[in-house]
Amino acid sequence: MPSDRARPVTLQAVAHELGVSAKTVSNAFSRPDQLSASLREQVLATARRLGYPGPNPLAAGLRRGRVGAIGVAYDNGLSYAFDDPVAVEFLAGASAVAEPAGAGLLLVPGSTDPRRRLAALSSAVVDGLVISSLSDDDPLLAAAIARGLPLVVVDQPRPDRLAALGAPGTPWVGVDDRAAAAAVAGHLLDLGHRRLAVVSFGMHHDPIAPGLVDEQAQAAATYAVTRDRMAGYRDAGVRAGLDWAGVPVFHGGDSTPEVGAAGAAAVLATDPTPTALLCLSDRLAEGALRAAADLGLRVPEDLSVAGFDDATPAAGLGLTTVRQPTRLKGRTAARDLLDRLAGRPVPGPRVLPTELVVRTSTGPAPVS
Amino acid sequence: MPSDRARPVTLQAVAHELGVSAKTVSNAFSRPDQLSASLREQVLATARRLGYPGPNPLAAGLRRGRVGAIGVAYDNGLSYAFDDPVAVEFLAGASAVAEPAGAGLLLVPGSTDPRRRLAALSSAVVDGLVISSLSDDDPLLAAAIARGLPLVVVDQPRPDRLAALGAPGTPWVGVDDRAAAAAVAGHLLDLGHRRLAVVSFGMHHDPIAPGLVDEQAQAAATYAVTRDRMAGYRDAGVRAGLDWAGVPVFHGGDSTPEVGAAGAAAVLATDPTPTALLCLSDRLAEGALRAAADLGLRVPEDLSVAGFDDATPAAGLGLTTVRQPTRLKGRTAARDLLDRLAGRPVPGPRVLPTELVVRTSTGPAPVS
DNA sequence: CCCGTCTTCTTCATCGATGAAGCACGCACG
DNA sequence: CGTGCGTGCTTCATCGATGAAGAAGACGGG
Repeated sequence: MPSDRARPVTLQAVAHELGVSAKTVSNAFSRPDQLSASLREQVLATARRLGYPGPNPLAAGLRRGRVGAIGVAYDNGLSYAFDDPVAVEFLAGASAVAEPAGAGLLLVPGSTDPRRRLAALSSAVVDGLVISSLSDDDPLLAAAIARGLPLVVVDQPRPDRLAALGAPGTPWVGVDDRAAAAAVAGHLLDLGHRRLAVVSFGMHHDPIAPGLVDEQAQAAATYAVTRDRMAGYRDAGVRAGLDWAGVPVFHGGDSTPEVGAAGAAAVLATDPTPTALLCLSDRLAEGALRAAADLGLRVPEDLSVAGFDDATPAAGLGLTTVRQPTRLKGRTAARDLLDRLAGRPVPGPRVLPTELVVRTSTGPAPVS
Repeated sequence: MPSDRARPVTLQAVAHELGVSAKTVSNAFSRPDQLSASLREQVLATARRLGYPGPNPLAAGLRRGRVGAIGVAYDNGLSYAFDDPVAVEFLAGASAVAEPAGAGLLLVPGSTDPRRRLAALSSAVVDGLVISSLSDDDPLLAAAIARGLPLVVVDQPRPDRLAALGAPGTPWVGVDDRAAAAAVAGHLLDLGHRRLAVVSFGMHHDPIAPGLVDEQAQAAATYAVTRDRMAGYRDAGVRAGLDWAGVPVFHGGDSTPEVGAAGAAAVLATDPTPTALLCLSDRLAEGALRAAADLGLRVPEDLSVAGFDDATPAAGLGLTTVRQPTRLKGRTAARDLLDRLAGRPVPGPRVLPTELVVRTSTGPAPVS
């Protein structure tokens, strides 16, 4: 039984054994056209015999300056990503492009310790980075820029913020969250709702206590997505003559049904009782629907609920929402990154289309 | 505007600029305790000034023999993985363990070209590998073993097969598929069903034409999971006195609702018409339910349908199934791999528990 | 018969860092 | 005052490969 810590067989060892140069062995594996077929066979046979596993990818990567992997870093780490259908969908899109190109996807670990979080990004062995959903003040972005690797930013921070950070022209992929949010809100207003409420996920990377937040706090969110969706709701509300200061806005932590349920309960406890809930994501809306059911409210007769994303459970729940092309977002981000890696030019910011999807969770405002 | 192809600033450059040794600069970043705080500050300041991004992870990895990432390779590649709730759940479990340990997850790309598929595995820059769901004859396993890295195998091939391939003692994580399958089949038999049918996903890595397969072909599946679940159903059937040769067994390609619907349609067209469908996965069962609805069959009055996995949509569909602890599987695989990397001993094969979950998609056999 | 061009293999330098060991100095202690 | 030891920094070798350039023989053309 071979030792677990056996010294690995190197390319040199194979070369020496066969009496050829190291470069020839290297070529046998990486550039078959550079040597005769017969010698190549001999080399491979010797390699097999010695148990040489082929060129060490790490060493080859160092020399070549390429490792064949792109890194994906998220605001809140992997574990969360796999529980969020939107994140999974994004990764599905990215992998659909990376895979045929032979590129691996390295999921960069997050951490509650800011230092380890940055260290993980700095030490990721990748050819390029996709950075997604960071708050405006997240130092992770600076760390990503510092790597000097090709970089694509998704959703947030916005391009203007990237320019301010000294990285203008960084490829960016996202949607017009503000307009999209205004569209859902407009839909509810068109249905006659005048007592709106909002259920939001986090506003800052470093969480603040969940609860109701005033207009000023809404505009101060350092997550641009949060900020812009709020602003979009407000745009539509103000356009319809609403006093936005009177609209209860709850913000919680993550984008989960639990937070959504808590948020819905909180805003439904305000007076006058809202007739329509604007949720910043479908998962929040999922929780809101649950809370409504718990309160004995009929949807949409007593309460309308709208989401955002059009993610996996939305259709099943009959949820009115705004579709954003999440998978396409992943594909586009990966494609742009691979293009940059290949030296191909990439266009400026990519704003992908959104679309209002009306289902059964919204209806005319109750006459009350 | 700096050139895109600027020669990167190296540790040497910083050292030279400040008139200290390269090792000192290295220490400033990686071993702060090895130099005075003041010098460290100077080094970091100089590094910042020169735009040095910190030690190149690739080079550091080569020297240290560690890169802080574990590879995950799948039978059918990434793109598929993200569309399969079971695979996502597995990854969620793995990342939940890897992340706190500061380890990244490298998703190894698949390919339809067998050569590129092997090359991708051979060139993955990782410290260890998790290999999941390979067929018994898949050369990917040999490639993984050849890497000489710590390795954990999930589900299939089975430990006995690993031993036969010269890698006995390889950590393995999975469930007793045969017993689990026998449990669901037993449940249906207990309900009085005597005309069973099976809807299966692929039997071999290189797909063969979908359709009905006889007993011999069932036992010859090179996917051990497929083979064992079939065998489990058969065990229960034979135990109840069924003539298994008369049971229609459909096998298709992937584990998708589409295949499930096609399979259900195929077996329901046989005579005598089955009263219960055993599906090898919940996704197949999802399709089977759809097909039943299309045929105007009531579930479970006219037709009982059972799945396998207890994955995401199962509860929502009221699907009777066998729960396997997929997330735990991911956690266990990652934990075992990290343990091996840390030099800690790992126990032998891990057989995780399964549990029959009876919901509303199964009921007593129709009297007819 | 000579020269240019291929093919096939070799030599040399290099990718960018870090472990191990070494050296010089300062300080405490007997 | 000599010895012993910890601190702080340096030197040296090395991790395992590949690009660029070069040399030796084969081969074909004029």
